Amino acid sequence: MKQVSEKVVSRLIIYRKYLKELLADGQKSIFSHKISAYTGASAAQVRRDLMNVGYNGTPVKGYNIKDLMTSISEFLEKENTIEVAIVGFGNLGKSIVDYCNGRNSRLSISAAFDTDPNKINRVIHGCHCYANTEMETIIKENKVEVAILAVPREDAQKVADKLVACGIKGILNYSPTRLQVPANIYVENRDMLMALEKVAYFANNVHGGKNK
Amino acid sequence: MKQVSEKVVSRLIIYRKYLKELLADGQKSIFSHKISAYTGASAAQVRRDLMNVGYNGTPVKGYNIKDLMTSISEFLEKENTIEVAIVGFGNLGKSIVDYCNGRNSRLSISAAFDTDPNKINRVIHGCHCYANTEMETIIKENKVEVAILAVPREDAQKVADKLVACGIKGILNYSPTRLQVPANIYVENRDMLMALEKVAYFANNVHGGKNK
DNA sequence: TCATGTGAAGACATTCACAGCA
DNA sequence: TGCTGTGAATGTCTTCACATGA
Repeated sequence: MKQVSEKVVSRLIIYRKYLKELLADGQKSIFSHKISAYTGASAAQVRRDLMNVGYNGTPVKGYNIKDLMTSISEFLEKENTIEVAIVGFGNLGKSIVDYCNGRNSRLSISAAFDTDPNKINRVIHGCHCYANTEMETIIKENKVEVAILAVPREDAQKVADKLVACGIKGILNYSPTRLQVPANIYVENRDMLMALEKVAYFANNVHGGKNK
Repeated sequence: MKQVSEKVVSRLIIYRKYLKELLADGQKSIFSHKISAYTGASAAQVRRDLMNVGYNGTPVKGYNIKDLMTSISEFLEKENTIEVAIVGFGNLGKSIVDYCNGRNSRLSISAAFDTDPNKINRVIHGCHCYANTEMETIIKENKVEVAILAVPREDAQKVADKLVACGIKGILNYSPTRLQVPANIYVENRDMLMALEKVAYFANNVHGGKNK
């Protein structure tokens, strides 16, 4: 499959979400400049990005929403469901599962891990919570490929090492630590304080309404 | 002040965090290639980014950690404390406040807003929760410049409109909606499902250990 | 006519490579 | 000696602009 940059993938995800809303709204087709207005990417950018997924629109009707959505989804997630686990089932962990589960039919957060005995073996938001000690068994049995890290800073690196050892290939890291992992593991960092610092900077140094 | 891109700002924030750890660790000085190894940016990139903040190192010692940290902070946050408010004080909102408050002396999340009577007028994690109806008063009185949005999708746009009307200049948006705001308002979107979708893609389409 | 798909140009970001310095 | 600071080169991303097609 064609090699695509992070930026393109991020935008495709945004487009898909918009298309989903349009579809729910009963619309049939859409033009690139409409997608542009909503997502902040330029119309030319939208068309270029869509070249990657190999779906063609027509000048008169633009893009068929349903077909385009299907094409983007096939491009992004292939055929099978991707299994996700979350480590750290506190306030943050729970809100992540609560929001994400059920919203993408090809992604399923089916296991949580925590050390708190009050959470272990309970099912919260459709997600079974296991003890951290069961991590290796559960991850391998369920072929979990992606993990979300929502543990305190001091535990993050240790847990990440363990996840990598279990064969995980991608980590969405909400812990405030930069993880040191092998180069073939994909890490997306979502430190909340850093995000806030960035917004604070641009709130005070206006930047001219850009997309990102 | 010099105009700087989002990427540079994001990296400066990462460097600063690393410097903070080094300082806590008792270190005095650091070389660009060390910062590089930790943060994932190349050494040349680190040096280029630091040109923006106007701090100079020396060939033999590298950068003085404390002075460099100060310079970066002055560059990022100017002199005064920036006031932040959070709207939506559920699981997610609480965990954001819990993690962020007290970790950057120039950023303070001092007000929360919610509609739940059980939360209103309580102080949680050092943050006073007000009714949504008090938003305008509180924001103007406290000169709040930045808001964090952690409300359900259906309320997000309405709340954002209100925040903009109150004079907010930047929004950190955890709600799963793309906000439509005037061009001079800076928005950073942190949709959690989209983040997960991105990780899932690159977990299956290896990308060669890149920074971002 | 009006939007798509896309070569080519342009803008932006990163890396190279080396002079200069302590 | 070995690092910084930085022009110049390279590489990547975005926009332009237009031929094409319904």
